[in-house]
Amino acid sequence: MRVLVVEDETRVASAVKRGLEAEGFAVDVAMTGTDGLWLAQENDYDVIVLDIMLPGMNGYRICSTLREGGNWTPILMLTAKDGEYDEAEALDTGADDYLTKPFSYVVLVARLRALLRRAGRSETVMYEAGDLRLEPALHRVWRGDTEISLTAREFSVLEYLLSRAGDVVSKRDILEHVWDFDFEGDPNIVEVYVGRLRRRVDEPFARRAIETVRGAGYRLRTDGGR
Amino acid sequence: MRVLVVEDETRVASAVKRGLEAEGFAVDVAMTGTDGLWLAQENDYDVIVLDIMLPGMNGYRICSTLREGGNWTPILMLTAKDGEYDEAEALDTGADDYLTKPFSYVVLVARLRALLRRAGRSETVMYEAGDLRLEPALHRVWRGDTEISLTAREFSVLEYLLSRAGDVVSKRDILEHVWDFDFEGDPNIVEVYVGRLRRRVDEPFARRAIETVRGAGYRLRTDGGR
DNA sequence: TGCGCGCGATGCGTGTGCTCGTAGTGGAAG
DNA sequence: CTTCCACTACGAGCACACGCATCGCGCGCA
Repeated sequence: MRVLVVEDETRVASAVKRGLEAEGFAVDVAMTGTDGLWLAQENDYDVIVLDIMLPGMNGYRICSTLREGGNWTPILMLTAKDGEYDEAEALDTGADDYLTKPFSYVVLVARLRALLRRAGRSETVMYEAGDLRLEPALHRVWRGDTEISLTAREFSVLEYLLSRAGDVVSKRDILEHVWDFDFEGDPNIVEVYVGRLRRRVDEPFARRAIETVRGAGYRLRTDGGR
Repeated sequence: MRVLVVEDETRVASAVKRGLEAEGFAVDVAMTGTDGLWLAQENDYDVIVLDIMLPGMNGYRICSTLREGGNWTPILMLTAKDGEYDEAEALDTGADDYLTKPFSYVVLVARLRALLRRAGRSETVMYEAGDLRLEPALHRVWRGDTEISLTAREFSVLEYLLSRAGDVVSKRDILEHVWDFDFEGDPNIVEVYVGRLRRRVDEPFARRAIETVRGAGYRLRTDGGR
């Protein structure tokens, strides 16, 4: 699955690239509008993530240029909500979906999946670790046969941990992927949410799927904590 | 089922394309009148959606050209209600039905289904989830054996939820599919209508088919809420 | 045929419960 | 003993649900 990311903010671009690659996407990044257009025309991507504010050539022009050339690759446009540019205009120029900044990585992935699904290019995804099961599209989680209800944020954290099951995931990673890219609050919030998750998915079932790796982060056991 | 959409407003075109593809139609889009006529003549579509105001060649001329050439593919014409062009003229030139802009996606689909049904090219579609049943063509809804009467808007929302039964559907999705493409009111209206639907299809039967997924959207249970 | 009245559909404003994030303290590991 | 993590309590903000005003349409009557 090939993805082109056209984004000049290095921080966002690299976080997205790392994350998508970890999920098995092949990611190209363009830091300028002209580069982005060039890459999009020269290669056959499955989906394009396109920032609007770009040096060289803005996202609208890239988008409409591609469409005029008969290129109908699904495009997800990133819009700032400062009013200067808006979503309607994004769709007008031929984008398939939009996302307002700031956004978090997991939301981006969810939207990409939806786009790919609509384009008929992807199969339904499901995460599994032992008897712990999570379906992103359905927004549902099970331990064995019993369903667990989680809040949106709890769900996102668990989804990310599951997407990297077996790995040690640093708190910084979690923060960068689950929270908005411009979140600047207390990193302690990650610990709070891991705690809440344990209380919901581990304790009632006498398991310990989420392990603490002191000084490094957390690891979700691939056997679900048996 | 093949559909040709001739429409120059990218926003409308891509929204229609996405939606129809999600329902299993094969959709071609033409952005100019000349392209549209060309595609319509070269391919055998099951139905054609045709905007009137088009760059290159307007919808009337495309329509009458096709009819003169012996092409009787059902045509649904899109008219703006500014009075410059009108519906009578659309039908005169050989269109089978018309729709005034702005329109919402579900209305478009309903009309297309009606056209296909009249042309004898489509099987009756029916949505089912547990004992909840909806027939788009008849515009009727049942819970078990008792019929439920809904307003147009309520029906549209339920139809869309049923078309994606089991999935979490975001409020934004519902808004974009059920309301006019240019609706810019309070998104809160979605919550209002979900509430009304519950009062009509859930509460009287002590069911809960429509679940709230806080922070994500709504989900229609595939078992109808048993 | 034209005007007026009533009802139903639609969408907006407002209240409330829940979620989220912060701060602070207690505890365990190294 | 120090550092890092777990847990709790609480306040602010938001997502959601509910009642109400408005708009438009259809029916009835003149």
